[in-house]
This record gives sequence, structure tokens and C-alpha cells, in this order.
Amino acid sequence: MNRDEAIDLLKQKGYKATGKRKDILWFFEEADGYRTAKDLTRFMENNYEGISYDTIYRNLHLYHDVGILEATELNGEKHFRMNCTKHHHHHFICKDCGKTKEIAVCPMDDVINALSNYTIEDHKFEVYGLCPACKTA
Amino acid sequence: MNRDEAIDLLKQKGYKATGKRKDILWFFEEADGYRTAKDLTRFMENNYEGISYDTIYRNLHLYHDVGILEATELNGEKHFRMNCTKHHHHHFICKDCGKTKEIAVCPMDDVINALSNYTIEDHKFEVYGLCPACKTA
DNA sequence: ATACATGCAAACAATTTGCATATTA
DNA sequence: TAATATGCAAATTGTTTGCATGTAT
Repeated sequence: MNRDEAIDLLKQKGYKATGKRKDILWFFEEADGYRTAKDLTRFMENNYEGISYDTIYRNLHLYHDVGILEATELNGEKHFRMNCTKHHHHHFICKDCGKTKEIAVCPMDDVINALSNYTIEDHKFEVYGLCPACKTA
Repeated sequence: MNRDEAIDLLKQKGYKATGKRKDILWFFEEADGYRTAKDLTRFMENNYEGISYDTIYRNLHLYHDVGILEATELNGEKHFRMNCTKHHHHHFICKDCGKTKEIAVCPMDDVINALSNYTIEDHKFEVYGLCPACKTA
């Protein structure tokens, strides 16, 4: 999902595409990886007129509910990134910069049989470490 | 890891095996699944003379650092369970009761090749849903 | 115009810290 | 006894809420 698609989705669901909301989307589009509420706040302070934390959280929740953002826990903090659900995939996540790389492998096929009497609702497969750039630096 | 092994490990590292610490281990051994700080506190209030939250958190951290407990995020809350690192494996986790079931599959072999210039430090593969018992209830 | 969004301030929850006291090895 | 653990109270951090005002449609 990119910024424009997200704005369309918002409008389509009856939410307003305000300036702050567009800025937030811009931030995540540029980030291309996982970012915290604090990262976002700092960005808004530096590049725009600032934003209050309640608005940050309200919009992070909204975006997550609507499916614009996806969330994960990284280094003990909640992180968000633009959601891409066009095709199912998993991520390598850099612990340093938060950037992600798609992993083609999904292990669920092998698992489903082994859990026949369980109800599977969701799964998470994530690989953590350092990306080539952060590895060098 | 069971309670006695954990106590040995504690002593071996120079920590004291106090009454509260043993109670905490007892709780997690019985639980056989993921539990929150609040779950643990409630247990201590009901079954022992109670415990203060600071002691709860100090010991959860200690146990996690030492490797007695492992942690994960479940339903938006931090959960802990007894760690078993004797053999590498992953979990199905019941969103309702927190109990876990080992999964024999680990997808990492397939992934390592695809990430040759990345430094892989860790990975997480978890399947969430309802266990047979909670499914019925 | 009107429904939704924002900021402010305050509430709330979760977690951590300093320090005095109690406990284990 | 000497080092470590605990409780208490207070501080800190992260997140949420009510309400008045501002803004997009």
C-alpha cells in the first residue's frame, strides 16, 4: 500500500484525509520499514508544525484497524509500517534501522496438518538481525 | 527447564533462591503456557501472602535475562513462559488460555540462503488461535 | 452545515527507581 | 556478616479519555 491508496481507503471508509494524516502517511511511506510512535512524533516536530501524542495514537490505531499499517514488537517497543497484503509474505527486520526485506518462505503449509484439531487464526514469522547497510556501519 | 533446574541456575549465577522466587517458578511450571505480570500477581495474592509489582517485574526481568523465562507479545500484552532451549522449536499459542504446543517445523533452513548478506540474529515463528479445549468452551 | 479530527489537560495503566529494611548463603 | 532481595512510596513512561474548538467534505 502506498500513500495515495491509503488516502483513498480512508475516504472510502468515511474518514477525512486531513493534513496531519497525510503527513503521517508520508512518513511511513518514506520510512519503508518499522517505526515507533516516538519516531513519528519526532518527525512531525522536525518537519511539520508538530503533533500531539493523542493524535498520534488515535491515528496509529485507526490506520492499524483499517489495514493501512501493520504492527510488530521490535527491541521491546511497538513498531508500525505500511501494510502490504496484496500477497502474503513475511519479513526480515533490521534491528537497527527497522527496514524490512520480504521473505518468500511461508512455513504454514507444513504446519496446518500437524494442528488439525486446533483453530488457527493467525501466524507470525519474522527474522531479525542487521541489514547489509547497518552491518557495515 | 523445570523449577528445580531454574533454582540451580539461579544459585549458580550467584542469585538467591528466595521464597518468592520459588513461588514464581512454581506458578510458571504449573501454567505450562504464557502468562502476564498481572496473572502472576493475582496468583501470588491468592495462593501466597502477595507480592509487590516491583518485585514481580524485577524477577521477570531477571528470569528473562538468565534464560529461565521466554517472552512474547500476545493479545497486546507481554507474556512469559518457562523457557525450553534444550531443542530448538516453535509454538502454537492459544490466544485464550495461553497454553502452547510445540511445532516441529522450523523454516529457517530455507531462509538462510535468501539472506546471505544479512546478519541473522534471531527469528520468531508463532502460530496463534484456539486450542481444542478453548475451542469447545 | 455537520460530522469528523485535533489539541489540551488530565486520567490512567504499566513499569521503574531510590532507599530503608529484611533475608539468604 | 556481607551481599542480595523485598517493600514502600514516588517517579517515569506510555497510552487513553472528555471536552471544547477547528476543519474537511
